[in-house]
Amino acid sequence: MALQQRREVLIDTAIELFAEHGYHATGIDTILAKSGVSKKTLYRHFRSKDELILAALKKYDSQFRNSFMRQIEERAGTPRERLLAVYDVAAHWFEQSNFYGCMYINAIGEFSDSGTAIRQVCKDFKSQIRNYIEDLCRSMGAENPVELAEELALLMEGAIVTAQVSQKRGLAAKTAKTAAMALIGQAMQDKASPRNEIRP
Amino acid sequence: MALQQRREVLIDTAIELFAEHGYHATGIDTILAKSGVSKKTLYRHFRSKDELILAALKKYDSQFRNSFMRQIEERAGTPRERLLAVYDVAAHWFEQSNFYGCMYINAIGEFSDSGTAIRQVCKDFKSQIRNYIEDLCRSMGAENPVELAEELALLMEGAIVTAQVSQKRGLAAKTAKTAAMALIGQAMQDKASPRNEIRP
DNA sequence: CGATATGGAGACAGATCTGTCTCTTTCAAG
DNA sequence: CTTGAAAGAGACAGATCTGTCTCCATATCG
Repeated sequence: MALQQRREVLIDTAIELFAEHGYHATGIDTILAKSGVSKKTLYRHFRSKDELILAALKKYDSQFRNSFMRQIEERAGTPRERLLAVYDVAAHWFEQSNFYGCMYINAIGEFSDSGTAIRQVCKDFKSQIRNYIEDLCRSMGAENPVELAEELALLMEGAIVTAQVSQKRGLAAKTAKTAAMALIGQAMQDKASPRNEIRP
Repeated sequence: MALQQRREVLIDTAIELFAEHGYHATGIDTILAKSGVSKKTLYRHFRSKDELILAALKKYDSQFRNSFMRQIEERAGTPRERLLAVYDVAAHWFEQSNFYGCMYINAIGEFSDSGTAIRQVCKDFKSQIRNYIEDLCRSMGAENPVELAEELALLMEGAIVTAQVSQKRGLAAKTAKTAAMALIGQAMQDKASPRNEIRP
């Protein structure tokens, strides 16, 4: 196995274990046993456990966003449809057997020192998701895309947390979607007729 | 100091430390040092650390709910006003210097084994909050109080998480309130005139 | 085949954590 | 004042965790 491959195996295993059991509760040895990589190799790639956590969060960041956005774009074409598809994709996510809530929300709960690199990655992740939603709101032509995006993102976060704590995971996503439809409908009320376009 | 007093001091200190640093990251010794209680006394009252965690979550449950509901009822009278006051009280909560997100959301992130007593307490807490909102929705005369409550609770959870991860804590509560106003407005549209009452 | 580097297995050190136990102090009741 | 229970202080055991280091197998390249 090549050098870079082991690194990826380590990170992937770390992602799984951190997601399921948390960051402090997951020991280095557990990650090593599951990944089949030796301790020596781990410390060749990462200076410390915190750096492994950071690497795991960073890899999962792009991994998750790519997958999430691709699924949305496969399901729906127009911005408005895509904004609603967000919650369908979320529903699918919640049903996964290895769904343990959002890695970043969980990380924030364990690392309270603000200014830490770990917290920064979490902030960036949430920011990127919100930006994606904001772009969709803008493309849709919402009156106030920033505020609408903030509201829709709030619903998303709420759905994740609620799906995680309760067993009725489908309901959380469905409720979020219903609420989102109402909010989108209201934000687009003024633009009901597509004729009101801005003239040059 | 009386026997029961020490128990409360222990639990209160545990609540503070668990909230700030998390459950696995907070050691028994840290709690003892901060509370000034000896290890012997701790283990006289609690069989294990997990039982202390449980006791902390249970005490905080009633403590938080009492304070939260009292603040809402001080601020507003009618059910509709109270539903909106929820987010004002939340905004105030988020501004506290010792705000580290929701203890229960954070606990769920660290204890993934479903069926655990700890998870059950978290579920119960969220359920009680949702029920309170649902009662307000029903008193207000919402068309579908269960669904509206679910939506408003989702906004609340989203606001908590967003306030925790981002620095703009005030914004999260404000956004949730704006969205809540829209959703409540929509749920009450049919009942705009109070004459449409059901006849016997 | 032989030399070299890579990495697995795991011993080890040092820190930390939970939970028990002993010794001593304090404090309150009679 | 005496006596006994409660509780502080902390040593201790045993487990576990991070991070380092040694030893050995293996694989790759000339």
